Amino acid sequence: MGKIKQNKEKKRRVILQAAQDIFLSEGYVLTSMDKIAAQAQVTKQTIYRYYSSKSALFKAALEHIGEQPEMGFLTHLQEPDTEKALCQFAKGFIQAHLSEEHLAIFRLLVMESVKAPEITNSFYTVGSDETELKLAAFFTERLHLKNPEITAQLWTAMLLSHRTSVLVGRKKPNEQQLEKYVKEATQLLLAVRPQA
Amino acid sequence: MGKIKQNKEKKRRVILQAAQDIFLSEGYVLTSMDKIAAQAQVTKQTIYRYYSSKSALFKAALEHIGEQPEMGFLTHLQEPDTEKALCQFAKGFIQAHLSEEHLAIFRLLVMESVKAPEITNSFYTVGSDETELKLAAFFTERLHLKNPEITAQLWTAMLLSHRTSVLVGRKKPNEQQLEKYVKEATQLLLAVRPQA
DNA sequence: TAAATATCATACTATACAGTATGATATTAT
DNA sequence: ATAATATCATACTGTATAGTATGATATTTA
Repeated sequence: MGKIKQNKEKKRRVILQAAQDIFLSEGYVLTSMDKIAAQAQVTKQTIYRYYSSKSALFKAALEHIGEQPEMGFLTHLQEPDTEKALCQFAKGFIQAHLSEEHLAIFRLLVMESVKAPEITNSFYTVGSDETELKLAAFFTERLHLKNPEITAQLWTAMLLSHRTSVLVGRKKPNEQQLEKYVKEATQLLLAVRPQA
Repeated sequence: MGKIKQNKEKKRRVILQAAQDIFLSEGYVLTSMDKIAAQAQVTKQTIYRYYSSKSALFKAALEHIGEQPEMGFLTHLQEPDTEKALCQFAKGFIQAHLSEEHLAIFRLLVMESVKAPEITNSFYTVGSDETELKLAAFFTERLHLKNPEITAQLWTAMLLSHRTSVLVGRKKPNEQQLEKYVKEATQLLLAVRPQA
């Protein structure tokens, strides 16, 4: 009795994963149900047994994507040496946001947010807000800033510079460029702390 | 003799403008030649007399868009009071990048850069690079920074924070929020200058 | 005015795709 | 085993759209 449900669930996941893959690489409009069916190795009718329409499947896929945020860079904030912590965090943060997976997600969000801002906005908020919250706490603790929230926003904005460029077709920075950028950003941030 | 050419040119511009309008608001895929024809108040055949295909028209429209960069904010760098100059520049820069027109262009670039990065990249580079160049000069002159180019990059990145949020469906900041953000960003930047 | 050309209105072709229908074949439940 | 259900393969319907064709009507040129 549990088995049938398990299999059903499995098939649902297969379909969802296929949908996610193709939606991410092609965007909503260019993705056809036939493509998803082929990718999932399933018939179109099977898809429609689980999801009533293309847009329903899209919503489910978006939610599925939103459930796997990659935020390993947050652990770097544990590092006792503040400057080192910031540098490592920055590097991890940038690299995460330059991964093909993240870029695909972000592109999809941008593309679809015009037509359906309530979907796209809601889920992306999660990871982003949590990061800024943790950062604000870090700034309060380590740097004793008066406006930790805005500073967190400024800091993450700096670290998203390369993602923005890559989004419009530019090349990713190499290791050396990244290193230099991170160093400079960290110095700029640390210069603002009150005199010790 | 000049008249016919003038009229032809006029019609070409009408078509191009219509194409620009619709491509910007709908994106490439969702824009149909029929829509463009209707918007230009012209027959489809007339469009095809000037442009051989949808993608040719799209390229022309993109180039047309690229020719009208809005960079009035650069004039604020003339202001003698450095802090004031930075604040005014920042505000102008942010507002320009939050205008519906700019947002539409940027969205289109993000959407199409996957399939045609050489087009999207090349033209957007223009405005962006010029701004950072002027900023770097300003930083050298007024703040005597050692790495003015990277700092310019950091600074513009900070000022693009809201555009990024808006791109994924969040609301635009109000006047007050913007003011506060600009003030904080300016302070962060000025803190880094060498001791006078 | 007469010839040439640009544009119009309308309809057509070919293709792609969302969603449905049908009948056959597996798989599961009782 | 048998009934019920999930899936398959294939084909179909209806719609949207890029691009073409045709013949009529303006407009321009000479």
